[in-house]
Amino acid sequence: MLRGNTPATVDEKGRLKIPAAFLQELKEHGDRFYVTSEDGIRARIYPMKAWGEIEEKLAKIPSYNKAKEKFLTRTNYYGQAVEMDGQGRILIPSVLREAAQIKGEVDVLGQRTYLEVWNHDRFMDNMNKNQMTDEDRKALADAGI
Amino acid sequence: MLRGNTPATVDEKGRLKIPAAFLQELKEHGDRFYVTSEDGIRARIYPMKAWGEIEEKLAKIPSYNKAKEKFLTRTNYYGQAVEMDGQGRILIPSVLREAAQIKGEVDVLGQRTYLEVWNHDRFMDNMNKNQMTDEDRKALADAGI
DNA sequence: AGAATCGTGGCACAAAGTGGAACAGAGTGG
DNA sequence: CCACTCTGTTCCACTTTGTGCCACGATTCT
Repeated sequence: MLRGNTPATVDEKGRLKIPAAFLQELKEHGDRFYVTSEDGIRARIYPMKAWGEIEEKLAKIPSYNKAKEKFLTRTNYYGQAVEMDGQGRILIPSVLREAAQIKGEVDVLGQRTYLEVWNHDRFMDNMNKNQMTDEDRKALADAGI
Repeated sequence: MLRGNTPATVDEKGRLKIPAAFLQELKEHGDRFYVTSEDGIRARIYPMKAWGEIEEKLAKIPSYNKAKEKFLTRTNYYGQAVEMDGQGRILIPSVLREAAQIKGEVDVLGQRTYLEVWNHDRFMDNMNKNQMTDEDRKALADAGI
């Protein structure tokens, strides 16, 4: 289970070093990944196997389904299969690098089965724009958290 | 059951020695922890098992729920899985160390199933700003306290 | 007072992260 | 078809951060 955050930097060549905290668990599923995004705002790094499961689920949805079509259009546009290099780095495809501003300071977040990569400033903006309200706190408390 | 407060210090490397008062009970749940925060003001140290229970509760809430999303964004951002070392110390992740000012003098409070860590000065400020009101006293009295 | 426990700090080693340089390959234009 | 450029890749070296270990000092209990 991937969780938590590790700040990292992406160099000029667009390479991202997979933080050690995630590395071991990721490598259990091989060193091939599918790097993509459904919105171009942040990047997602799926172990090939995890992406395969998504594809299977998609296969069960009728192909004329609009949501499916849009999802596939986007993930296809931003996506690329990549391999980790000997030093545990991954090259973020340039289309996605550009769209999601994956350069310089980034945050790498564990999301159960895949990693999410954000431009650090963009992530902070996003978080600050969505402040927790008392209402939110109440909702969580009601759920026993 | 964890309760009470123990002042402690965090060394330059960001390591917090778990006060002996809490150590024994914590170790019953293993030596893996999830250190995070939902606001970046204070840190929380959950035994991995206790955090797992929170994740289970979250799993029952629909994923489009705003409160859940905000909670997860924050706990993920500040969070990191850590292990206790042989001397009973825990490394506070640098993101959180920075945000919650976990360095130098801190207070470690037992909160039933997890520990809460505050920068000492911040804790005092916070307490002074939140004086007990008659209303509070009444609410407690109504609960039979 | 002596022994034991706990907390604190320092030091040295190990691991992780970062950046640069050189090389390879694909694509582009003459 | 060849040369040039650009992008990605491999490799190496340096810096930073984290970890393990040990010792000292304080406190408490006997």
